[in-house]
Amino acid sequence: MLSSRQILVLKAIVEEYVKTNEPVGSRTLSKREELAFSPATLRNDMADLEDLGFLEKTHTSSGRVPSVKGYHYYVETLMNEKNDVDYSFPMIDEIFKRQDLSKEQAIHESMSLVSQLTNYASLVLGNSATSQRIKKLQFIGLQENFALIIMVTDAGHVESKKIIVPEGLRFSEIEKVVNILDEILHNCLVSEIEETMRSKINDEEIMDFILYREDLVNAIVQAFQEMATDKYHITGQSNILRQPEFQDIEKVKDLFDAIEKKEILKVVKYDETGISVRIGSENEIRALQDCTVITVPYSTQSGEKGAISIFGPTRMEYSKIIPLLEYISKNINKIL
Amino acid sequence: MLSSRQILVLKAIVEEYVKTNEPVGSRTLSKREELAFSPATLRNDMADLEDLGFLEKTHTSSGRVPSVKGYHYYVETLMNEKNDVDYSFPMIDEIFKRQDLSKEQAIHESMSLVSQLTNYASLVLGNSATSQRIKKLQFIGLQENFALIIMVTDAGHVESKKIIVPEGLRFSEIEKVVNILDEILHNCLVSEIEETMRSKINDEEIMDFILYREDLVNAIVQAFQEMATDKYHITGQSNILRQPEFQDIEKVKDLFDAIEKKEILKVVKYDETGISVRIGSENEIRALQDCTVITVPYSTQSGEKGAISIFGPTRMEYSKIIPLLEYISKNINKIL
DNA sequence: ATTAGCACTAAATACTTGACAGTGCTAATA
DNA sequence: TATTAGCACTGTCAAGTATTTAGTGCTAAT
Repeated sequence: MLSSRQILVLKAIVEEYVKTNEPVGSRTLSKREELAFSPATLRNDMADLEDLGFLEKTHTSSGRVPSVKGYHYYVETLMNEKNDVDYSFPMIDEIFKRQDLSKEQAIHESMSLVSQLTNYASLVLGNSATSQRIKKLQFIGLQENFALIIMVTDAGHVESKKIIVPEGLRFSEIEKVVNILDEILHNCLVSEIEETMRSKINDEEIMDFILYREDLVNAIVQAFQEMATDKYHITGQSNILRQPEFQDIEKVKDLFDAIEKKEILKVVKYDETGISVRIGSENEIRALQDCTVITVPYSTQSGEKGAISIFGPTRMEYSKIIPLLEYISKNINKIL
Repeated sequence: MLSSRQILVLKAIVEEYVKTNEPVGSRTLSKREELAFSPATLRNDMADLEDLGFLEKTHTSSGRVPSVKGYHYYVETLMNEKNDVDYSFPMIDEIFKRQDLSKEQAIHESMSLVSQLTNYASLVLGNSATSQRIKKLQFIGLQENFALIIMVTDAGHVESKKIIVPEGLRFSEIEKVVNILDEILHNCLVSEIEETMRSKINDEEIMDFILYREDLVNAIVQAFQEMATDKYHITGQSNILRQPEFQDIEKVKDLFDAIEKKEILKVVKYDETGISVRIGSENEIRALQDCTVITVPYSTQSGEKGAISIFGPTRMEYSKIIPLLEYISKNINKIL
């Protein structure tokens, strides 16, 4: 459907535009080796590509800029992953080799590196405990009326909940409840806590007590829920201000607002099939209408699942960032 | 030293400038009730105030703007705390009354509210465990070679450290070390852990073991250190972009960089004597040269100490924000 | 002590102009 | 038939020039 020269033109325009952030004109193109035709010829191809929806103009007499469709075509079929990112792989290896970093820290560090190298913002989503199992539930009395419940999963995730012990209730009583819960919930999937509690509690006496102390049990359940919510971390927020497309305070404000209000999490939903590239208007939230979000899922040997994402302008160095993310994801899958 | 009219002039200029963000001219001033003099008269006072360092000009023929000295004089002796913030006190009360919020969450929520009301960024510093005492140290074995050490303080702060158990070492051995440490460190101030360890470990056998397993002990000590580092939280970062003085991307980038790199913590050092107002060049870091940072310390009944801060342009609504912060701090001191 | 009046100033705004980098189209060419 | 040269046309940008505006300081009058 596209002539081989048209393909070359599209590829060249994406690459040129990504590099310079200037609409690409026919004269510029004809200077490239692989496009040694006259500007007039290339203009014809460009007009065709525009008709087909791969290119856009910023105004009547400007050069061309890739459209969303154009970028997608580039990412999916034209792009040859540049080997000029190879040099950064050892830096990533280095991070994953460090013994003083926890897994989370290592992922975080490597994404921070990517953010520095590319000036895009990065997000690490993960550490969700839903697929982990309860290992231990423990009660610790502190002062007078003040105690702590600690929960530990098999993957080493720790969550704690401070509670104020209601008047007229002794520590030992609460401890008893916690111990019972500990027994009932041992090895239970975090995501299945509520069901398990409902089905396993047959003993009437306990049931009575738990119902009686509903507030207490609720506090514990709340802590479980916190455990199950996705933890995430953003790096390089300020790097993105280096991008020429983020010189407009309004845009920046919208983006940072979305980050602060956690709206940003809506667009990093991922399935496990692999990399997802969402360009411009494909992103649900308004603040990201001019952004591309690339998300790559990962899973660790211990069974934790998560994703790493990059946020940048649609004019993104796809051929650089995609291999980088995939390399990191692969590295995560390997550790521990 | 200042005539009573000069004082009125200074006060009016600060208030007018804070409101409009425009240099204030003599004509504008003379429209105010309390300054029913001719512009020429006021010009003389303004010139005097400039000579004394309370005012500045942006260019030869512009109106006047308060200097750092001028703002300070205003904050310390001129300002009458407006009662137009009273209306927001009940909103704060409301937050502190909510049962579903932990203390940290309540502080956070209330500062978030302040940030929304004022469009400045806010920071909550606190929860530092240095002044807390070790309540419990516990070892939990997870899988094969993978274990967890949990530390709890008397104030209910929990810190955990995952460790990989070195080849050839049994869980029980590590557990023994942790139990010994638990005994030694019980009730020990977090800030004094290292000394205590040094002085209390006389038993040669234990000492040998600890030296032998230096890496393990180091891991634990590292976790203690993490415990002692100040925890902080920033809200309303993006609100600050509404301020006209933050329309310059370079400035924004510098500020957000400082936040991301945690440099910002340098300027919220506080003593316990009370409110601190640092204006413009008084702030150590470059990114805050045009900002005012107001910090108010707090302490809770359970003995935790921290501070709440507000970041905004030097042109800040001092008379609004200061009572707000003091009110919140007072509220924190009351709870639990 | 206060004020009116006036010459002066820097900044902001609007307008004009010319250069520039591109386009699409038509006619000539290999 | 595919390519190219040539040309009229278009939107953007930067520089230069007036014009307006909101303020000042100073002097002389009240």
